Amino acid sequence: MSVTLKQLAASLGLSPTTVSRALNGFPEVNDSTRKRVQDAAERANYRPNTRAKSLATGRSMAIGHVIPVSTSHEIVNPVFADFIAGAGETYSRAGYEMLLRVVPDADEAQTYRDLIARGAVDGVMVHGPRLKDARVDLLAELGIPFMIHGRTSQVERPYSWLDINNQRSFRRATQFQVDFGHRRIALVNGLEVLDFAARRRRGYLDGLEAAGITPDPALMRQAEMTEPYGYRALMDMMRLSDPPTAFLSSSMIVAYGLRRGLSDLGLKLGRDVSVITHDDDLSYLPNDGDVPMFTATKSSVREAGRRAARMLLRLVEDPQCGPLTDLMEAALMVGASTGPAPR
Amino acid sequence: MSVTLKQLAASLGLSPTTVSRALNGFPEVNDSTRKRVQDAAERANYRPNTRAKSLATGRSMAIGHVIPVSTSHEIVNPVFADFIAGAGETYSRAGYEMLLRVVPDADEAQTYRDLIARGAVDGVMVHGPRLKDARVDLLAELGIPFMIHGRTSQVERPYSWLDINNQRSFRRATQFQVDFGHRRIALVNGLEVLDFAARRRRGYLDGLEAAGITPDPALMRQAEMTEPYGYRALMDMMRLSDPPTAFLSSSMIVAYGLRRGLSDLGLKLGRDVSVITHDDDLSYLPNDGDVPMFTATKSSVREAGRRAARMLLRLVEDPQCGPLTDLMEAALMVGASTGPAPR
DNA sequence: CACATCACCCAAACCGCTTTGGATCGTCTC
DNA sequence: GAGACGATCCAAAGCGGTTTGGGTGATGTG
Repeated sequence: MSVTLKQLAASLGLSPTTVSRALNGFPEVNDSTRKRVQDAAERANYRPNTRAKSLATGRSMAIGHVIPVSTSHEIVNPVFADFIAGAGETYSRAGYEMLLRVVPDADEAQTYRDLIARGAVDGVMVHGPRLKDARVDLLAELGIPFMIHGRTSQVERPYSWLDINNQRSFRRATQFQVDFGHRRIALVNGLEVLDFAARRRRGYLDGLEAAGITPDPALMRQAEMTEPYGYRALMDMMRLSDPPTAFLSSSMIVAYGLRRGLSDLGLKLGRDVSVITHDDDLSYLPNDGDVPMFTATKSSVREAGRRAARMLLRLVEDPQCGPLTDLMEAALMVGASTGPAPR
Repeated sequence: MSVTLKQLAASLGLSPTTVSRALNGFPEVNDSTRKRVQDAAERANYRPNTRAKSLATGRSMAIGHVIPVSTSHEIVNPVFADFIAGAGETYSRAGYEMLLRVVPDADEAQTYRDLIARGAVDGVMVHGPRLKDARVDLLAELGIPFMIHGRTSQVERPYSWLDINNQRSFRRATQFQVDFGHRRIALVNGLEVLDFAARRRRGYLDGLEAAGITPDPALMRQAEMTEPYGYRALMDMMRLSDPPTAFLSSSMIVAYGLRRGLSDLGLKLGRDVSVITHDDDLSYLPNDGDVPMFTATKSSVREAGRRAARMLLRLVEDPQCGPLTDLMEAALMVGASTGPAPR
């Protein structure tokens, strides 16, 4: 089917050695020969066989992403798609392949072992880290370069990561609400076993504390971030004897739910209730325009994917270049969903 | 780092040949020897090197997915994620690797060529087919097994595909609205260069025709399926002198936009305006419960991914098994968003 | 007891590429 | 004009598996 180096070499009356060197830019080959080889390769649409090449070089030129799916609740985090799109762009440009494995979460550790023992990848990206994530120790012991998208607070061993400053941005969002005179501020969070959600909670609590507000458990929720969850949270909390006047939401989709609840109650977003949401800048959930619908802590997860991939590739090419870290700040973008507390 | 077959063989005082056959279940090896080999392999966490194995066997045991991203509008279709999750499960279980390439859409054809010339994949999955999709001819000529998620109406050459019956389900949805007495029915569609959207439009027109209703261009829209698009479409159309009383929407996210518009206008979903949306059953956009929020043509894109992957693997294992096709019907699930036309 | 038959194991070739360690030949240096 | 040298090219040995084509010794057959 495809042309091989040997065939190409034979058709040129050259040895495979020379053809290989000609194509890989080695100096010890005559310029005119190189030209001849390149032209022939072009014409024959020759590409070195990936498997043969990586077997010979010992580098697989592939990065592994393991996506765990829990058998119970089959939720696939929507940010995966954009992060992966960003990372994928970077890999393609750098000549790396992206290898995806979708496995039941119970098999995750075994999957990393397998991937590495088979020599299928040169590095791996870790998604959705928990508060105390066992994957860091596992991968460190397996001795493969890896990057974490996010962090894992309760692990002391150093590791490479890229994260957004969740704590800071949620503290700022809280303060923003406080500055508007709000005292009853609710947090509608993601699952707090996940590190990002735990940090957001900390930021929220920091903000309250700085304002001298005692946190109220009735105003804090955590769950998987769906629209109905946002709706339910809002409806439940507004029914409290002392309902919140402001909300922090962990995702656009949850914020949609909040908005629906408000509208069902005949309340106006930004006037009766002030909402700030985190916005991952997913392309199909745009929150922009002259005045964005939602005031948001905004950070492109796609861009995060691009950056994390670049860092991982650096790590792969020079494992010594030490733990690499990047803390991205989320912008606080003012939209139409926030306003002063009613008095 | 990892153990090799040779090392394993040496440690057992056997030849690589025997170890290979023992592990691959060939008959000409003594049962006790096989046991011994299996135990040793287990203990050493031996896995055959993917690249070496596929070089020797000539099969890469990988499936390629190419995700084109247009440089202009960076939208990543949210159904990709769930489809890929479904397909990925199937691949993992079958011992196949999933290889993802995210490339600028201009490079797409070249990417397929590259993937195949390098022998990187045994088959490819094609996403987001257009009305007349050049990829079918390309892949057929390259001689690699492939499956299309969707169809491409204006291509006559036979090919393998899995699709949902978009035309039928949108005709049914239209009739459902008609049966409720609606005559002004709007279509808020995805981009109609994409085959699925074109078919939905046809189904919609079929439904209108069957009811003797003349289609009104003012009630048909197409665009990328975002929430603001749904909102805009609703607001614009309700401002018409003869506004629609019913809507068909191509995605849950668009339907969210419709709902928001209605609520801004003080209209009630299901009473003042009747909405049916397509629902891909994405895990983070649940539309279920005792009475789902939206009446919907429902079909799990995750399940579609699983099935399409199974079909593709069959095709890879036996390329002669002819074009495989699967037309899934979408269920019409009644929810709270539909009701009789106001009189 | 000679010979065919198994059961079991191994040496070596091969998959397609890279890379090491020469070989060859023209040119330079003194 | 001989030895050194640089410019080019090549044969062959891997990389880590699979697979072909034997070998060897024990068993069965007449």
